[in-house]
Amino acid sequence: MEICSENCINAAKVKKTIKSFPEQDTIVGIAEIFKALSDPSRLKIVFTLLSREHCVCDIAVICRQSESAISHQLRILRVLKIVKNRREGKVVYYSLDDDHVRSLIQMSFDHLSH
Amino acid sequence: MEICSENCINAAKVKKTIKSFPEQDTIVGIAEIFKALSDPSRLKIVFTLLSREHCVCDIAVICRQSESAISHQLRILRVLKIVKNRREGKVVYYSLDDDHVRSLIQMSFDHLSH
DNA sequence: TCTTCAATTGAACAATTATTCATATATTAA
DNA sequence: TTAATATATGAATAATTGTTCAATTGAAGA
Repeated sequence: MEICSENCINAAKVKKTIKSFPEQDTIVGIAEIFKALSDPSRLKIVFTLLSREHCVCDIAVICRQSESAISHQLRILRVLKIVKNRREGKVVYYSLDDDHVRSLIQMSFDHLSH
Repeated sequence: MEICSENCINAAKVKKTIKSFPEQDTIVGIAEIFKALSDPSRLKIVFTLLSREHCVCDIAVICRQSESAISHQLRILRVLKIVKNRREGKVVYYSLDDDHVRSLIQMSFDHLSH
């Protein structure tokens, strides 16, 4: 890839933008959060936990998916600290880990209706 | 997939949650927005446009990708109304379509550092 | 200890998706 | 018109990812 011709590039603007660029790690980190919420079945799980905690079994019923599939997805959400869990005997209850996710979803609602 | 045993399911909670569930279309729509922002190379484009508009050519230089790849990604972002464009002669300038995306990114920053 | 049940995990397959390369538009200037 | 330049697009390939199935773990009760 070569630098494009002089009259195309606005060198000053490009320089400014590059300067204000975040670390690659930051970009990848943020992308991961969005990726976690980008799959409808995973987002459905998040919606399920939006108002109250639920056990894996209940989430499977609500989302109409196998417990295995749900468990796989929950792990992804757990690693990204989007959900947390607590054990009560044989049952594991999942809930949202913090309020940022709620805000993210609210913002997306707003964007959708724009 | 079958309903799980009685002592597992908390029927009342499940019913409540299902009742407050959004349309499938809404979930898919929101997932699409997150998916658009879930690819690092696409997110990099969004970061590029966070502070000012740029032409395709400049975006390619900033993001270190071919103009073709950038163009493909911009189309995805354009369809989802995350970016908009204006033509000035042979050059097409892209910018963010609205402020929700800025908020989304801010929220993700906050989540990352939690 | 043995059984049962909820949840987890690993491997494999199927489907989705980003990038590349070649070609096509669209606009300007000659 | 023709040439030159900035974008856009289509098809194909390579890589990523969600789901399924089978096997395993962990906790409670008999």
